[in-house]
Amino acid sequence: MSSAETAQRGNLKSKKQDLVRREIWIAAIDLFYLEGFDEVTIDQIAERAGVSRRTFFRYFASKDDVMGSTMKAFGEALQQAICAEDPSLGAFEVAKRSVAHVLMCQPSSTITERVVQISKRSPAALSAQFLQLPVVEENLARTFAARAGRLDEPSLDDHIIASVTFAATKLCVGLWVGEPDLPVEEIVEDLFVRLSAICRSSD
Amino acid sequence: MSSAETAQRGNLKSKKQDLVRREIWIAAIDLFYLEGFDEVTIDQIAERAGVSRRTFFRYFASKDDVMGSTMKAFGEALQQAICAEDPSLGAFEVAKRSVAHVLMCQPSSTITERVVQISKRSPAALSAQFLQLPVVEENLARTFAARAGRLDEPSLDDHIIASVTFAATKLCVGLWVGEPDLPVEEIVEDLFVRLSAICRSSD
DNA sequence: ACTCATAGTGCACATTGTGCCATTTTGGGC
DNA sequence: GCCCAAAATGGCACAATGTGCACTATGAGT
Repeated sequence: MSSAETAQRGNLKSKKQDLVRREIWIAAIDLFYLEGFDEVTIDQIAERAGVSRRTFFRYFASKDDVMGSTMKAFGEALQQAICAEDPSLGAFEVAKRSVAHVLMCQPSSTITERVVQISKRSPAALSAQFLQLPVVEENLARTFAARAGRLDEPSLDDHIIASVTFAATKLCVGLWVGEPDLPVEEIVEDLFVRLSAICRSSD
Repeated sequence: MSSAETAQRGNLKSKKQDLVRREIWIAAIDLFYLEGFDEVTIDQIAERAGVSRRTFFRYFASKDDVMGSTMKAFGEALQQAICAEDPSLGAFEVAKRSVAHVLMCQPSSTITERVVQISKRSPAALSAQFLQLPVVEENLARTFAARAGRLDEPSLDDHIIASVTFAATKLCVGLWVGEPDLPVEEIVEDLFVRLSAICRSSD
């Protein structure tokens, strides 16, 4: 978010901004879930959120951006999780633990499931999430680089593990929603074992 | 009218359609390259291609779709390459060979480089490519599944290797453009070795 | 020459995204 | 409480996007 500018200003105003932003976001997700992503217009979202159309555009660049914000949030949560892991661990292990951690600590699994449902029903909604992919992956690469002490530019290996982490997250979310009963750790563990096995089969 | 004639006529028509489609596509890439993705309007593309605005929308759903079509083409080329590989090889090896093959057999590396340049200068252009990611990855997964005789639904392993293949392609294209002098095979080989090493480090 | 299917065009219209300015709200100092 | 500067919001206008519909042009088969 715009934490760089708002933090200095004292976080009273920024908290209120976050409130409005969340209000709009909730209104949008509700409408997408009820009516379908493609059918909902921005005017409807603004009306339900109790703001003007113009104000909507102050918080989100577009309807796609609303969907993308959940992806960005996921990316940021992953970054935090990666930083919190034991620095002595290997990158692959860190990726696995971070993905599991983020999936388990979802603040509201109801919302997450709704987002997945919306994406399942509308290809446009699914694609909108991936508009954020370049920036999310770049941030992940930088996080892995920083963890290894490379503060300047991510190395190739950092980019690779970032791509892998993102792809794994994507697959795990899909599996998790498909089988909500299975424990998350098991899903993640299984996926990383399979991934490791596949990439080992070159010899 | 026999079915053979119908097929032939359909083929002729579709070839003419491909011609118009390509005309529009070339015009768009040229303009994006010269003026920048965000500055170009659809009217300008249509005018340069010698068709009406309405006709543009017959061939492409949006400006984003024009960028996405190169991604789709890449995906289709990958599918062909995967099918052409020796069926006795492991999936990971097939992925490596297919990526190398597709990168080497680019019909026009000039165009590819232009597309990359456009994407580098405009985040919107880069993101637009990834709008196609869900369908491309799904197709890759189906291709890997078919290769292994699973004609119905791709298995989890198929989805994993599809994700890996796509991510690897993405990274290799970036590397290739960054270092145009290095032989493609070397870039691909290096990347897959690194990937394999990273995924091995869990033990 | 007639006919029919189909690509292409023009037009109208709803929606999107944005710059600009008026109005309202907010937070802080007196 | 009162006032003021700054910020948030709202309203408006306008260019651009995306789509349905009706019309024209082409051209292949009869």
